[in-house]
Amino acid sequence: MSTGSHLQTLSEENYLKVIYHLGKDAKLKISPTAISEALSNNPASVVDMLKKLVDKKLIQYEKAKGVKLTEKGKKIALLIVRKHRLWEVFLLEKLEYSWDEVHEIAEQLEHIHNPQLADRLDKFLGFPQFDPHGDPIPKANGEMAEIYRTILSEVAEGSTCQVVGVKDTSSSFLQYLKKLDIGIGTKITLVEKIPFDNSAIIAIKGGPSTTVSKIFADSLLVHD
Amino acid sequence: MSTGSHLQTLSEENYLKVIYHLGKDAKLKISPTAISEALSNNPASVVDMLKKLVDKKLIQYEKAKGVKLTEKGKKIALLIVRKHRLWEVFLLEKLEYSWDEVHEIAEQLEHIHNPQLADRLDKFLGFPQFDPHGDPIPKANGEMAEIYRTILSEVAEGSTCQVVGVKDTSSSFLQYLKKLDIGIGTKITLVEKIPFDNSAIIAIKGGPSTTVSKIFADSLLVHD
DNA sequence: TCCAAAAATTAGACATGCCTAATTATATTT
DNA sequence: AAATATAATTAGGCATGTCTAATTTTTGGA
Repeated sequence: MSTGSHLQTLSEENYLKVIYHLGKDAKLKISPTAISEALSNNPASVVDMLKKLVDKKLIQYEKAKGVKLTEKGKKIALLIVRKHRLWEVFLLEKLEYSWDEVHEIAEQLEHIHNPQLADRLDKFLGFPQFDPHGDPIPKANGEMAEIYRTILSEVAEGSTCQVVGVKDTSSSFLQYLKKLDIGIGTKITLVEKIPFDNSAIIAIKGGPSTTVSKIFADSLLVHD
Repeated sequence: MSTGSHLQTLSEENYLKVIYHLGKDAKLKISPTAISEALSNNPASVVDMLKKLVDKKLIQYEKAKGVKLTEKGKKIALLIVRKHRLWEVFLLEKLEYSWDEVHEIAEQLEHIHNPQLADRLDKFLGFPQFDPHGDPIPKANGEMAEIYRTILSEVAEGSTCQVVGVKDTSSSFLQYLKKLDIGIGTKITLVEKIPFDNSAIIAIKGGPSTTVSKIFADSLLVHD
């Protein structure tokens, strides 16, 4: 996933990243206003920057169609996302940061420039497929694992899944997870769903069963 | 080694770092010109920034005495140096970068802000005392290991030392080291010095003896 | 279709951190 | 001590990326 040059400023990179994220979520037209909301800045600032990105051939912009990344822009955006998610894995697994702390630091680390960095980090971490939030990590060639993930409450009775992330990063939830000895990669079998309150009986790592609430089962991201 | 706030800009941090390095090398007066040479910028720019750093109470500046870091400024500078050297160890040991590649990337990584980052990285790396260039890594409290290091050619006959870094980062030297299976931490015994050409007979990791040139022995940093 | 609200854009400013050129202060030589 | 060279500073500008306020364009409802 080489981008050729590494001449983007921090600000440009953040715009590309935001445009990428807005673009994948939906087929919606990406407008200056949408970007300004995502970046918590002023639409006027966005318009200035869009001009610059058009000049650099990183985006296309027509009022009717909205903003769209060019191939070049997409490559750069994907590399930033790749670095962000790899660093999150590093921070969680190697430096023992918690789920809710990694994002902010990865926001900084994603802008470190070096041609080999992402690939070496990827190898060092054992080529992880998902980051601690359950989001797929783009591969070196720009491909991305399919997002199989769902929430625990939607898993079928009797099936076993693997934890890929959390939807809730409150410390109370994270502490509860710690207490239950649930982390990234933990295997969970959904033994039974209780219709009354939608709570679920689960077996963690094939161990004894525990009952968890619907709120809990809605907050845990898993895939099979 | 907390600095309280983390409000320094990248540029300010680079100034503090340069002032720190200029200050430790010698008792020389640190002048705007000296700083501008270290930063490859214009003395006029330096004067602007010095005013700002004085306002922020990070340095003291009197024409007669030159520039001096305040306690606050020193703390920040030491933390940057600590992060720089820890990241260098990480890049070399974990990501398998070579001695000559780590500096440039560490120049970027040293500016990542997070209260726990340096300490967690330090722990993860096993509390290394020296970076790949043999420079001591400041501890969390700001203390620094004494620089015991010297060059291999100055080690006494019969004594054993440990490699802490290199003075020469040319790829020919680094490849030679690789061939000899010498890396950070490798134990070397200086068996004999040959007066004729100052070459040295050494035993690597207690293994069989090898002869190396004076140039080689001058380029390898060790401590006992 | 026309009007009002929302969105986009332009104009003009500002902070940061850099520059060059001109000026002033400090050192060094003679 | 005066002259000269060097260092430090000031003045004025520029690029980046942001802002507010004013204006124009677009869109959707009556």
